[in-house]
Amino acid sequence: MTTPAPPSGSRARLLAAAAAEFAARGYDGANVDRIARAARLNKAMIYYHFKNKAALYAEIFRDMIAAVLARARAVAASDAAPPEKISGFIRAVLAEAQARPHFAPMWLREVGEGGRHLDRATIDLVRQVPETLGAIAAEGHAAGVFRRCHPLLLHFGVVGPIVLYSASQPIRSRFARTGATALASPSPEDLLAHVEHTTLATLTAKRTGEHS
Amino acid sequence: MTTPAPPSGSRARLLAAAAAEFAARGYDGANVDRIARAARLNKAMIYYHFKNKAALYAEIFRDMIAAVLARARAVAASDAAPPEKISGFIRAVLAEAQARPHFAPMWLREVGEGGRHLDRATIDLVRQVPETLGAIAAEGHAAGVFRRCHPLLLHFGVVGPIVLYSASQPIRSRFARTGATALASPSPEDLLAHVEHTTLATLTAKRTGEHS
DNA sequence: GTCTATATCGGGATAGAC
DNA sequence: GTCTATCCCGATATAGAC
Repeated sequence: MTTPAPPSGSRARLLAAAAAEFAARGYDGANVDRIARAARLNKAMIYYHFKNKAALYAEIFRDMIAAVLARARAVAASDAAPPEKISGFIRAVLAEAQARPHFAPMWLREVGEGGRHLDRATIDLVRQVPETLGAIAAEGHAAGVFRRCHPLLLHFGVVGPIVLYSASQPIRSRFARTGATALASPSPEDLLAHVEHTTLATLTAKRTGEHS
Repeated sequence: MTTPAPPSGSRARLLAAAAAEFAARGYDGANVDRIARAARLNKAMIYYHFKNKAALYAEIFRDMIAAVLARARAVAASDAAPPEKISGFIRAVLAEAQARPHFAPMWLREVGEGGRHLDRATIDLVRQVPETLGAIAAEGHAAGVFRRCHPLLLHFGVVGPIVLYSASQPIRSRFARTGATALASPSPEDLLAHVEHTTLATLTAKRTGEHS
């Protein structure tokens, strides 16, 4: 996006290493020296490719959100029926969470942090994700198959379980290690079925006192 | 819990200030100097009352989880019917999130961090929250009013939306400031109704091919 | 583009007076 | 119990050679 120069690969390696580091330790906990070493480079290369730690973080986060948004929009723009679009949206978020291990931890943390590290442009991208879901819901409502439902609540109901599931894997391993076999981890397919079920159940439920 | 000595109030002030600081900035981002100043004390007092930054954090987190767990268990132990207990569990989590502003941010971040700052005892407490919900669900299943449902998925479906809602308030304000009036924030009551609805809809849905 | 220093500073932790 | 002063390490960022 910035330098179209002959790629040495070092920039991409830094981005990958930084994504892992930011996901594991958060913005403040991340260490540029560790990032560089993980990318088989040294610290100075980070400042050759990026203005500073903040810019590196911002680029990773923006790309991450842009990727989900692109998938979500593709679903919304398709010619499927509203319920299939809802399902597609859910699958898009889950696919993104599975494809990028840093997705869930970084998203969670940034919410916890109040979006402090996000510039206005990135905030705009973030906002467009629930808006896209809202557009699908509105389409279904117009078609008479969905009841009205607040886009943000819908969004939290989809994204919440998916990111918690994805990011909680390390903690769930520790559950197991303390001998809690009662809480075996569900599979991604179980998660998908569960989120689809809860979301569509909410959207298709008849409102009390509503006719058709 | 440690010192039964005549309370000067400084310890409590430090805990309160630290909770706010950890919630806003995370473990690594938190600054002991700022915590002390916010408590109208100085840095040395932190090390008088607590072993170090990590111990201070651990105590806050443990108390926080213990509080939710206590509420959840009270609900589970009551003599209400399973659906009312589910509703009670949801209200317990939401009440806790509203009563302690640091609850949602710290929980979210700790999940994102893989529970790195949690000792074994605290992990055990964390585990018991979804287990309590699972016990309620199992009771409903035994009574024939709920279908089988994975406790962790149930838990993510309840806690996910609640903590995302609670913690996302700063980001939602920024949405509004960029002129996105389409995404007005839902009220806590809307959230409660939504989570109750999705959760109970999932639990009471008939499984395909199930009789009664 | 990639490296080896090195400048610089913020922040966790402690010593010791009162 | 509360304070001031200080130690000291680790981490971001930069300079400058190759």
